[in-house]
Amino acid sequence: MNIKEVARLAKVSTATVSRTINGSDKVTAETAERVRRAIEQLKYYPNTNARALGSGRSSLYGLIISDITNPFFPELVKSFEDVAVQFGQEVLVANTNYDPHRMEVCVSRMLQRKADGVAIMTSEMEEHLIDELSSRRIPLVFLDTGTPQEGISNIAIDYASGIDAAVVHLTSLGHTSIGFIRGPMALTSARIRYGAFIDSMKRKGLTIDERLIEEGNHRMDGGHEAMVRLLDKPVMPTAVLMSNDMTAIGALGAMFERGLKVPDDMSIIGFDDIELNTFSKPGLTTVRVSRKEIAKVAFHALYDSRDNPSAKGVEFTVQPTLIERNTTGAAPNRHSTRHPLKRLATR
Amino acid sequence: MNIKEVARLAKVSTATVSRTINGSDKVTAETAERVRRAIEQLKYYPNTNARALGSGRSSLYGLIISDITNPFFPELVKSFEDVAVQFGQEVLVANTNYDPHRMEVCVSRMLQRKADGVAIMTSEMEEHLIDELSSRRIPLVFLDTGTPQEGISNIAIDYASGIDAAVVHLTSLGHTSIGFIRGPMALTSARIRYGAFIDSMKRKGLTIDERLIEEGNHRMDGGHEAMVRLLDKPVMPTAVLMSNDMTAIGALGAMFERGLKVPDDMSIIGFDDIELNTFSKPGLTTVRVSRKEIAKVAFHALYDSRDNPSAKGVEFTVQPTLIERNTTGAAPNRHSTRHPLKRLATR
DNA sequence: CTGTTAGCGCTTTCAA
DNA sequence: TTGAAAGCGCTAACAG
Repeated sequence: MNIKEVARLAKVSTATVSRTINGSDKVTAETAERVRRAIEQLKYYPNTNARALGSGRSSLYGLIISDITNPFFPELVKSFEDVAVQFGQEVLVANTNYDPHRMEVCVSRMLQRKADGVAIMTSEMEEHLIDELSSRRIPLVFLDTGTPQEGISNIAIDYASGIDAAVVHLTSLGHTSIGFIRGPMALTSARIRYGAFIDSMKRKGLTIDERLIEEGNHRMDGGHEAMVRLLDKPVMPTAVLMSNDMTAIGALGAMFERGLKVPDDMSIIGFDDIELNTFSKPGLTTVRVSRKEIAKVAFHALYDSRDNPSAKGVEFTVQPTLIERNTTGAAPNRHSTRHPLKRLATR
Repeated sequence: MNIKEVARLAKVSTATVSRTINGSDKVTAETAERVRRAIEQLKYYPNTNARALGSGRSSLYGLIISDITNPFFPELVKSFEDVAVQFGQEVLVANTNYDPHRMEVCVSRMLQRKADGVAIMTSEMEEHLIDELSSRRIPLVFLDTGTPQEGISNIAIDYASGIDAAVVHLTSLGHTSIGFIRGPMALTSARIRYGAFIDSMKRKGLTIDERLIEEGNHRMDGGHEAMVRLLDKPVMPTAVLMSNDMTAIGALGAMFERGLKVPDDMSIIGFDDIELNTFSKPGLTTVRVSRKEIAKVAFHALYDSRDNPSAKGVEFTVQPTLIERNTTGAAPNRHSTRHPLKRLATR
């Protein structure tokens, strides 16, 4: 069941069948129709491997991520797949598992499959591996790391404006004592978020109380523990910003355990807006970094430069947006006690 | 940079290079070594598309799932990828988004890419699409649906034994008043779990109180609401089994809101053991359905029959295991009040 | 053990 | 607008 059979049935040459499949305009409407009927009738599916060989194009786009079980990624992968399929392209997903060695494997997989472009959405990356790809003129796009170069684009997330929106939201609700649970400082994205928080607070003329700053690990357990440490202190913020949603969810759990009400006793804002939030209660107010948008931009960065792999890369920017749900509210009216919530916090 | 260049540099024929790459044993150690050095030196990566064309094997395995953002799937996908890569094979992940039309697209993608086998892990499936694949002698494996046929294997999950382990665990802790929050009855897996619960309870001689049975939607919000309904009733079980983990997490949230302690006031058991549980507090006691095992079994079901696509399919069974964490404990000693926890529940 | 060579199924010049 | 034919890079049968 190959192109020859179709050609025979439609009484044309294989070239014409090929042209019809590829939507060439130099095929008469009638001829094309005859070919299409033959294809239909034979339930013919063009062999993509042969197409790739013949055309030098695999119609395959690589998507390298750290770990699909990290809630940030599933929606990204799905959206990337959606756009790709829409454009008749296939996706090769590869997990590095945060392991540089696996990254090497991933790159080699892309090379063997002759990916037409690769989106690298991990935080880690190794120069020499990137070279391996870009020296073969494979378009590349990164998330939030590096600067555009020949054939290499970058998607920058405007963390600063996202964090700023969160701080503005809180101040407009009357909060002035705002804490922050940051991510591991070894992580670039966590560092940037933390820096953006400090900047934003300063710009608003708000005091940064170091006691209100804790560090988590971007996972639930870290958020839980960080919040426990925070609640054990003699001071208590009226609101806390979190470096990501998982941290926020962990922190919320710790607060519930202490009998604290959100947002009555304290407001919480997350970051990322992971899928989980859609169905969780209380709905987490958070700063959404649209994975759908990232995926779209990434795919197009690659797909659009497929005819021109050596074009110079572009720097795209994705703007986060504040999503107001139910974990933020007016600042509680705390009075001069040193342990304003001790009664609540220990029962 | 192709096989010819390598052959030239190594001073052998392309056939020998090919043999070396494919680990044929009819190549002298020295020759092979020379070839390997040439490959190394040229940074040569064999073109998989050409290999596929020449050999009639794509080394590509399809994995069709409902929705990667459903927490059941990420680990399955990752594990499947892990095994596949280990065996030098590539994976094509496709989401149906629970949409029959998309399923058609998925199948067609597999056909075009000439997948060497397809694992179909969605609950829905359509006969004619399956035929499309199996009539082309592509090995298939299903999760928990259908019976083995020629070229079609099935992985059955022993829900009954899983649920039974949960019930036994509870009774051994002294629980006799056990509730159940089931999933939507339209979902086969939810129906089976519910049925297994009823059976298990009967077998233990325990009373099934219909008031203690609620229905969720296998998501957090459904679990939350179901638990709220349950808590609003005049009777209260000492333990509740859940049709899946997301339901349990939602239910836990509802309990916290009411000021109920887990497991002191009530024990909770989930089902699935999603990744999230690893870092959540309190750790959810649950029945683990190992995605890693499913993935491994699925891949091998396909890979092992690649030389024999018309072999008759096999029925594999995956045994769930009880994972004891912190949401189950001794049954509380409730006395004769009709609203045993009213004091707690309304404060 | 190694080389020669004919495909694999499609795309793409080049001619007609 | 269509067809003939030469690859694309590799595998595998066959010969030696």
